[in-house]
Amino acid sequence: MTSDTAPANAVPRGRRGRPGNDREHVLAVAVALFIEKGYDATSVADLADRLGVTKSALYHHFSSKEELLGLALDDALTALEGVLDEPSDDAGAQLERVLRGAVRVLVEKLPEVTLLLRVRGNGRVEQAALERRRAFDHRVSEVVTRAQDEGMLRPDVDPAVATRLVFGMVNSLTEWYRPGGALDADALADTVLATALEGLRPRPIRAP
Amino acid sequence: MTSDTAPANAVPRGRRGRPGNDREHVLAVAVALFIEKGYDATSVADLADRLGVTKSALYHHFSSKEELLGLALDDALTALEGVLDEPSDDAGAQLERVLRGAVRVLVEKLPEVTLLLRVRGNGRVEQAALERRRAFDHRVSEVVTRAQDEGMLRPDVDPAVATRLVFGMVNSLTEWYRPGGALDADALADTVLATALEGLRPRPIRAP
DNA sequence: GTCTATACATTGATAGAC
DNA sequence: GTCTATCAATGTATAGAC
Repeated sequence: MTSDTAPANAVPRGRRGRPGNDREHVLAVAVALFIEKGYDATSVADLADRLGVTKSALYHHFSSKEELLGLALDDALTALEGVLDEPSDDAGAQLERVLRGAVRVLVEKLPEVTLLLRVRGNGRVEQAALERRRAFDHRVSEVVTRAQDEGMLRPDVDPAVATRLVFGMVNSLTEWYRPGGALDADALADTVLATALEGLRPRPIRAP
Repeated sequence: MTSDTAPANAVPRGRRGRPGNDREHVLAVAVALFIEKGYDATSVADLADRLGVTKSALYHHFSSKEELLGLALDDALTALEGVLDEPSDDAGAQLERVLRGAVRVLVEKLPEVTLLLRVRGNGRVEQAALERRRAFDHRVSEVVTRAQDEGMLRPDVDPAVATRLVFGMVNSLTEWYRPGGALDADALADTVLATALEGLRPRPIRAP
């Protein structure tokens, strides 16, 4: 337990009515609503209400409610996959890079990643996203395993379990972290890395 | 990222038709379905189908779909609150007890806790559960703060953030842990405690 | 305790005027 | 690009017979 249901879902008002921008704005409001109430509990009427238009107006911009979800999930997945695309020789350093990258993406694409983490697999769009996420997870797990082989991780913890625990910690950021607070993205990554790698117990003081 | 969408939702078949037991069985199947598809995406017809009865038969046992959710959430919350009910003088030891207790409850009431962690606050039942959960979170945070005051936690990490990170890790167990695997509840708690308190980096070898 | 039948609201989505 | 009007399908829940 422990986390928040933060209401901070303000959509950064892009000037309205300008050509080409309405689509983005509708999508941003949709994603915010999906997070607030859940995708299934959000009706197209809810979305229309919040936007101050009718349902029909929305279907001029998008062909289905599921399309809105799909665009958001694709955004999150593409950003996450990018984190893995610069391999390194040193697996220990790469693990750190992947962890920092995941935190950075989570902060930059907070709404989209939040949505991704809640997908259960209903419908084709969600199923495709789940598969893509599983592939990502698998690649991350390989990085962790290599880091352990190089002696950067305690040998007494199963690398698959370690992966899940650490990314469980990282992913849980979506439940409470909100940009603009005391912690910026870098400080957040520092804290997460320190907690995951060094632990919360005070280290014994090194004799100089 | 990283976790699974495990299908392992088998309901431990209680003998059917015995008086007083049907209610439990219906509830167990309902909770399993709610986890599988999400509460909102699960219709009463879905539940009736899986049970092999009609919708009307279900309304003989329960007055609403929301009541089923409420019973499960209450179960999870009561078990979690029990973890905090034996205070100790030593805050460090109490923190360990709370963490182990949370893992134990999570394993024992895996479906109910999973459901609780996904509640967004739609409807009165969900709102009440969210409030109760916030109270629990607050009490946990106090335990962590006291442990830090007693020197059991690194002084350079904000206790509120530490609480969220550690419980983020614990709560993420609902996304992949399934009983009956290689890890039993105790071994799981050991691994979680070790990771959270000592970290994943190998400790420098102590000179004897 | 389970059934058939049905009430009644809401859902996602479309047609066609302005 | 937005509207009114409308659709078929599905949602929760109830009535009343067996």
